[in-house]
Amino acid sequence: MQSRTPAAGRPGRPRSAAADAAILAATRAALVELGWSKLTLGDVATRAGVAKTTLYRRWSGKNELVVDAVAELFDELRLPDRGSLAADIEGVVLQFAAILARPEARSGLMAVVAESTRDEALRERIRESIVERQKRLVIEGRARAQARGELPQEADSTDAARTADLIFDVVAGAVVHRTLVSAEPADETWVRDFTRVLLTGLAARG
Amino acid sequence: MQSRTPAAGRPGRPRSAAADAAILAATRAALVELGWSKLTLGDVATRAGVAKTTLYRRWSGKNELVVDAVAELFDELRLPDRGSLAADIEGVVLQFAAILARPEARSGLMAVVAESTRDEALRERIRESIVERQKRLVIEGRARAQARGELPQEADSTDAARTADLIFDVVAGAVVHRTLVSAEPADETWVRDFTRVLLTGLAARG
DNA sequence: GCCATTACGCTACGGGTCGTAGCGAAAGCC
DNA sequence: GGCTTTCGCTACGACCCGTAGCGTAATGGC
Repeated sequence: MQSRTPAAGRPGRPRSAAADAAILAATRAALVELGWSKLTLGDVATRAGVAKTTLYRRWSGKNELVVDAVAELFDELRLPDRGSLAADIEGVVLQFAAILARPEARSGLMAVVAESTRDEALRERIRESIVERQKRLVIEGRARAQARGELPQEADSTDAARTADLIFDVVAGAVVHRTLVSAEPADETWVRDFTRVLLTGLAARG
Repeated sequence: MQSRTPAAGRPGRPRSAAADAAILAATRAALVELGWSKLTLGDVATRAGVAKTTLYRRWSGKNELVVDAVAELFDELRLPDRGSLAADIEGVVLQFAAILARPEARSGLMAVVAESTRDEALRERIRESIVERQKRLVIEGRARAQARGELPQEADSTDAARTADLIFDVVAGAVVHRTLVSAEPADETWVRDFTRVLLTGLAARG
């Protein structure tokens, strides 16, 4: 999670784990109050009750710090077992929407994605800490649906991986766009419409 | 397009239209070279060959300037008439992906969206200049498909508007997520898979 | 218990950007 | 020509950055 795992059996005074938690919490609080652009590391350090130099010893900059602070928010996602693929998708999408409704996620997530377009290492960090970490939901949901007979088995494993990536882009992208760009809530009504389109397509409507 | 239309029949020296174009072009060039966070208004002014004060007279800050600079990029989108809904969608999605592949769009767009989560006026500016402006593509494409009999008529006009919003969120969101977060190209293969899911749904596969 | 080693809090610093103010000159409209 | 507004330029205080240096605190090894 940290910028560099301080290793185990090193001599000297160990890094305070409490400081880590305080810094990440202070970062989220600052994101809520100030947003990305007005967030300063000096302010975060003051909020966390640590010195600015302590913060710089653990994270190389604002980007890396915010990625870690935001990544923690998505770990609470759970794939519910509601008996059908449609209901399972609706459940997890609603959870995702609830996280994106929180201001610390809204302002932080998009900002680091924007920065990552010019920083390969940062993008990889985002992929590992957030995206790849949550792709488990798609894999597990599809396996469960295939066991139920709701989805066909993928013959080729390459095809299967490609489909999983596609679904993840569609689901995450649609919810993010709805929430952040259109600025409308991804509520039950919207999620039901979205799930129907995803499962049965546009032509099957009416 | 500008921060404030300088009105028509005002006395005094009129604002230079050439300066506007030079500033917006310089902004895009700076986005390519520096990205969002390292872009400074002083640097943009120097690139454009104007004084920093001139820039501040027209735009209230970095956010508004970049919105205008990026919005121009999306005006080149055209809805092709390829004879079928699937082919039309593939065509416009590929155009959209091509724009998002350009670095000035990548770093600029996501950054202003991130800032807009804490700035209501900025979000409205984005909606007007970019989102609502391009939603014409969805409206026109659906009307054409309904005329062809590929999509059912919407009984309720409220339903129709809701569906248009949904489609826009799904299409734009998926392409953005694929391009910027997953960092994979939205090429012909991906667009074909995506269009099939959008039109016929997941269950119809295999 | 002593020592080497690392983390910590604090202060201070040069460098850069911000956004604004003030000035004289230029460019339009009456 | 006279009025009005824009333009380029310079200068300014304020803020934040990222780092260096120092004395102190907390470990593990001996």
